[in-house]
This record gives sequence, structure tokens and C-alpha cells, in this order.
Amino acid sequence: MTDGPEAATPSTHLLRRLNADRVLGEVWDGEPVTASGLMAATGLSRSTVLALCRELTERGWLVELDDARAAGSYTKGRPALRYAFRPDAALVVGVDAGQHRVSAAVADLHGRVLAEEAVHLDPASDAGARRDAVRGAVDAAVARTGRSGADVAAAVVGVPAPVEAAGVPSGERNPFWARMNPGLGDLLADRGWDAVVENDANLAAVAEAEHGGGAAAYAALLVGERFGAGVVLDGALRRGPRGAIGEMRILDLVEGVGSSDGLGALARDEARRALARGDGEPSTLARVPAARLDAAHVLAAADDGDPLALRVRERLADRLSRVCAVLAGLLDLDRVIVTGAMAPALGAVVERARALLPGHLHDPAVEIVVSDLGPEVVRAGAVRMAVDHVRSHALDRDLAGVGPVGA
Amino acid sequence: MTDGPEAATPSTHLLRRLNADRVLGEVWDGEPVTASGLMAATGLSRSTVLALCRELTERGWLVELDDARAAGSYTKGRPALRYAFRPDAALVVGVDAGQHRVSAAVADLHGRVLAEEAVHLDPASDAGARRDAVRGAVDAAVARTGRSGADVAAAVVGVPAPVEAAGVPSGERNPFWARMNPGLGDLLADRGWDAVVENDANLAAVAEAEHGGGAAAYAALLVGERFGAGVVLDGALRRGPRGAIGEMRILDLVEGVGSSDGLGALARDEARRALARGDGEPSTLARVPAARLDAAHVLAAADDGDPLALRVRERLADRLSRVCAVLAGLLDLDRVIVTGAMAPALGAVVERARALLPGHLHDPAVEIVVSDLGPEVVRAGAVRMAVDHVRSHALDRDLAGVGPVGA
DNA sequence: AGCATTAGATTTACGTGCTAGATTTTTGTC
DNA sequence: GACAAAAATCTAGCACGTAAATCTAATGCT
Repeated sequence: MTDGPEAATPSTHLLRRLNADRVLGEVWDGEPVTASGLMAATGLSRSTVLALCRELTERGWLVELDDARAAGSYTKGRPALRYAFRPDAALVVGVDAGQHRVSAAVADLHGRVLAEEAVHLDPASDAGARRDAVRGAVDAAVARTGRSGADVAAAVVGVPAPVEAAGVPSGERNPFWARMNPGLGDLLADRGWDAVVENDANLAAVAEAEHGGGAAAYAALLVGERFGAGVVLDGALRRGPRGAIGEMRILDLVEGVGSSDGLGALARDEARRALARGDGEPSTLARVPAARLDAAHVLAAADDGDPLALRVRERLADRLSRVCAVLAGLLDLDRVIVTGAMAPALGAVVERARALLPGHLHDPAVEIVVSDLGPEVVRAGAVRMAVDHVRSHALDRDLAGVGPVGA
Repeated sequence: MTDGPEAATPSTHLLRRLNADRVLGEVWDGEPVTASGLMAATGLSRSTVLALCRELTERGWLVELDDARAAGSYTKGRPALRYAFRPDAALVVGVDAGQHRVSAAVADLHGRVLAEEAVHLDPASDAGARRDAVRGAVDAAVARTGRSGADVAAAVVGVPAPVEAAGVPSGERNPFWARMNPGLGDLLADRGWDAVVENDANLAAVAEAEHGGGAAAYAALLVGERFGAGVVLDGALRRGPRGAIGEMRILDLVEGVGSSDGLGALARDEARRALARGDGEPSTLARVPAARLDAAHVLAAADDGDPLALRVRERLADRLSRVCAVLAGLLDLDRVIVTGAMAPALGAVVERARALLPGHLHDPAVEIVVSDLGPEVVRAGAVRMAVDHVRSHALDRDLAGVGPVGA
């Protein structure tokens, strides 16, 4: 990349690259390391490790800390050089481009959010307005870090639509999808960043990766207006050729479900309908204007013991348990993580759904849990994926001179 | 392995191994190659290629052909040494241990079946009888090749039950499953072979790998007594933590399906019930004794235009289309391959199911096709998987002296 | 202060794998 | 028989890695 001998002996360089990658992986998320530590971790010899560290330092990925035995792990003898990963060597951008809200974050290479910006957006906005919103939010967030856009290495945008393998929008299939992803990838790639557009549920799944524990098979289930799942099998996100794995239109065919409407939509509609019917049963929900009644009201009322709300909640639990049963039954999942903006309010619903599960699955090995990542799951997943992208392409890139030099 | 310098420099040996593996992969399924051909294919230098070929020849994987320019591709110059893969350097065993039939095949490393043996078996047989049947079929098939069991490198057995990741039977969950896999893995491992037990539908999916064309996402659907699918996503078979991906118990919850009964069971039961009701409608099927009436009769009668059989066939198509819709809708499949013993008779059913599909899927990108691999799909998949196993562990093994030396 | 101790850093020698280019062998053609 | 072509072989030489001896910095003990 700089001026090293270019591919004189391709095969042997491969080996070097493999080892460099291992070392980088070792430091990326961890504490500063000494050469001896790396020797133990990688099985390489001291000379090799030192050479690799020198190279990675020159390339801008590591800094040499000279604070000697500051780590305090030992007292005698010569203090070791310590190499530390530079999480601020580059920036990443993560965006949740939702239907009525765009939220952007700029993070360092540890995924720590340094700045954020959110803007509201009319769900009916046209392509141009949507692009402007994304551009605006991203630029504002980057500006707020006090660093240059040139320091950004990669950006990931989540959209509420399937995204085909190569990041190509599947717009021809569905005009709604096209509107949700009006060339957002190119928009960011024009900045000179590596840009990826990804489905929102898939990003939620990425965000839940740690939370998913050691689970090699799980789904992140977005439950708001429509159901949508991001599916991880054998430890990796599965998209499908059309990006449609976890698309839940098929719920139309499932008994007791009948549509892909999410729990938010269902709660609202059921409650409104029951109130409109006026079964005579008194409900505190009757005091809320029908047009403003939403899932949050219903769930709160249920917590207060309101009978109508309790009936609706039971319906939600039933539907959720069936959706989880279909997902887990076919995909042999260890876990379904209920996530999205309304997830925190769904404790009781999930608990009840868990209880209903054995009625639908012969051998329910799946565990339904509520995400604790809060409303910015998708954005967090976008940041995470951007970091992973940089990580996996790290050795193709030279950072020397980019960003602040200090640790 | 033989007596080379043991791991003097592990890292550099890794490189050698990588290249050897590439060369082996190049020859495995192809024509004999010259050094020049390999140079072009691998990008390695002549010296390296020749050294690798020499090594692989010593190890028993390749033979040096000296029939000069027999290939006729060129006429001038010194004739190249040609190296050919030795498909008979080792044997593999593939077994379909079905409910009422055990079928074993012995094949070479190209997957060409050299000998086979099938035995019938009472579906109610206990563990011992089932083990004996497998042992008997395998030994007979091996004997028929005229070669020793020591030449067998790997064996794969398909069973009609989920198999957990490590080949562990999931017997505690279900006594039927335990009976279907009474320690068959150990049985074959005791012969000194690498033994793998795998679900039958998964093996069908492996067998359909070529037939699945370039499809990176497809399912092989067994449709006989019960539905069961082997699922390939991102080019690899997906099993799930409990080996239950593609288990179709969940069909209980699908509208218009209601059970995981396969098309064979459905055809039989529907026809019998209709005849018993005696709707008055004359049907040629009435001439078949009820206890012997099965799917084959029904499908044949439908082809002859029998109205009752046609009604049943329509039901089969409807059910099949729904099952495919669920699979493809959730998994974003390119293709569902209908397979199993009765597949060849299902042309009309599949055609009709294709037509019904748009009624269930908004955007049916999936293609339903009938397998043309015949009744031994599972066994073929077992052979295929065994070959792949040997291929991927090839460099751990020394074949020198094993098997016939000639090509 | 001097000295052994400890552990990291450096140097040197060497093995292995690969490449590149010159050389030789084997064939066919004129 | 000279020449051209294709392939194998030989010879350097380089890159990467290991191993072991040597060097160097910090510490505790006397």
C-alpha cells in the first residue's frame, strides 16, 4: 500500500497477512497487549510478533504505549512495550432510516457513539426529502465530533425494506421499498466511504449479537407496525438471495395470525374496534380520543388491570407466541429476541407468550426474551456492522496520518 | 504424516497445505492436468506446482500418467507429465436407513456407485434388528466390490429423524427418533471409518446440490409420509442446533394444511375417506381393496381422468403449494425441489402447485421442481456427503499403498 | 553502590516455501 | 541435422518464520 514490494511473492505475503489479521483481531476489542501476550495468544515467535506490531503501528492501527509497567501486572524486570489498538484511528457512521425518523450516529472503532443526530420525517416524504434527511443527519453528527468526514471509513444504513445481496434495492418489486431506500448507498459512497444498505431487522439482529449470548441460532423480531425478523443461523446473519429471509408476509397463512401486522398495529386496531363496538364494558381507554389511541395506552391500561386492555393483551401474546412458533419451529432457533421501539413495554406480553408456546410447538427449545437495547437497536446494529466491515477490510487500508495521534 | 520434519515451522507449513489443497481441489472432479494447466489455474509457479504434484503423488492421491500427449491437445514440444486424481484411492459408504428399507452403496471418490445392497425391514423393528440390517447391507455392499473394508475412508448414514450437531441422536426428545438412529454412527466408526449420521431430508438436499443449479438457497422437500425439508442457505446445508431446521411440525399451524402429513399419506387417506363416505360418484378406485389403496393408485387414476382422484390431486397441489409458500416465504428460497420415492409421479401435482403459488405469496420468486434423482436420493446424498468429507480431510490422510495402484 | 535477577528486545543463523530466470530435455518440423 | 516449441529441471534469491544466543532495562538484595 505505501511502498512495500508489491506482490513479489503473492503466496508468502498471504501468510503475513493472515498473521497480521490475527494480531489485529487480538487487540481490536481487548486491552493493550505486550509482545509476550501476543506470543501466547497466537503461537508465533517473538521476532514475528514484534515485526507485525511494528508494521501495524506504521499502518496506523496500533500505538506503542510507553507507560511501562503501568498495567501493574508485574514489578520486576524490564517493562514490556505495550501495543494498544487505536479505536479513534477511523470513524464509522450508523444510520437508522426509519419510516418517520432518521437517526444517525458516529462512532469509533470500538462502536462507542461519539455523536448523534435524529430528525423526524413525514412517512410520505418523497425520495429527495428522504435523501436530504439522511444527508442532514449524517453531516450534523459528523460535524459534532469535530472531525473530518475524511476520517470516516464506513457507513451502514438501515431501511425498513428488504435489501438484495449486493446492496441493490429491491425497488422494482415494491414501490414502498423503493421509497424507503432512494439510493442511500450511493449517497454515502459519494462521500468516499464504504457504504452498505441493510434491512432494519437484520441490523437489529446484528445489534443483539452479544445479547444473543452464545446462541448460534436466533432471530431479532421487530414487532411494531409489521413483523419483521433478522435471522442468524450458524453464527452469521442470513439474508437470502432477495434479502427476504425473515420477511413475514407468510403470516397471512398462519392460523390465528392472518396478517403480518405487528403488535403495535394489532393493539391499536383491536382496542379501537372493541371501543367502537361498545360492548358496554367500561374501560379507561374510552377516555382517550380514538384517533390518538395507540399501543402504549393499551399496554399501560392492561398493567392497571383494565379488562378490555387485558383482553387485547392476551390477543397480542397469542399472536406473538404463534409468530415465534413459526420462526423457531422451522428454523430451529435457540432464541427469539423481541425488539424495536415498543419492546420495553412488552414484558407481560412476552411472559404470557412464553407460557402459550408449548401449545404450538411440540418441543419448545426456543426462549423468547425482550431486548434491552432500547429504541436505537437498528442504529446500534448499523454501527456494529460498520465496525465489523472496517475490521474485516482493515489490512487493505492505510491509516497513517489520519485522525488524532494520541490514544 | 510419514516421516517429514514435524511442525518445524508451523506457519509456513500452513501455506504449503493451503496450496496443496487448492491443487487437489482442482484435480478432484476434473480431467487429468498438466503442470502448465495447474499453473494457470492456481497462479503458482511451475516449480511449486511440480513439487506439490510430486507430494500428492507420494501421498497416494494422484497418479502420474505417462501417456504423453495422448490428450491430443497439442503436438509440438516435449510432452507434459499429466497428473490424474485416483478416484479409487479410497472408498466411501452411503446408507439410507429408512423406516422400512435400508439401502447401502459403496462408491469411489467421484461418487460413482461400485456396489449396492438393499434390505427390507419391519418399521417396528427394535434397535438391534435395525443395527443388524445396516451392518448387513453395508458389509454385503463392501464385499461385492471385492475390496477390503480397510479401503473405506468415510461412511454417512441417513435417518428419518433430526440429528443434533455433533451427530448426537436427539433420542431423549422422541423415542421414535431414537429407534431410527440406534447408535448407527458408532456402529460404522467401529470399523475404523469416519462415520456421520445425518437427517434424510438434509442428505436429499445435498444430493440435489448440482441439480439445484447455481441456486444458493433451496430446499429439498421429502413429501411421502411426512413433510421434511433439507435447507441450503448461502450455499451450505443448515442444520440448526438441534438438527431441526426444516422440521415441519409447524405445519399444524398453517391454514389449509393443519398437519405435517406428507402427500403420500394425504392421497391415501383422502381417497379412502371419500370412498368410505360413498358420495355415489363412481370411481375406478373403488375396485382397489381399501386396505391396499395408496397414493400411486390415486395419482394413476387422476392421470386417467377419474373425477374422485382428480379432486384428491387438487387437494395435494393445494397443500403442496402452501407448504412451499411457507418455506420459501420465510427462507427466501430460489427453489423447492420435490423429492423422495413418490416424486416422479408428482409431475401434475407440482405443475398445479406452481399455478396456485401466487395465491399465497405476494412475490413468488421460488420455483417448484420435481427431482429427477429417483428413489435413491437420500443414499446418493449420503455418498456425496461422504465424498465431501474425505475431500475436506484429504491432507490429513496418507493413502500410499491403499487400494489398486493403476488408474 | 554493586550485583544478581528478571523479562523484554535484538541479533544471528537457519529452515521452508515460493518465484524467476537460465538451462536442459524431449519432441515435431523444415 | 538444424531449428522451434513445450515442458521439465536447476540455480539463485527473497520473504517469512523459528530458535537460540546475546543485549538491555528495571528491580530487589546485600
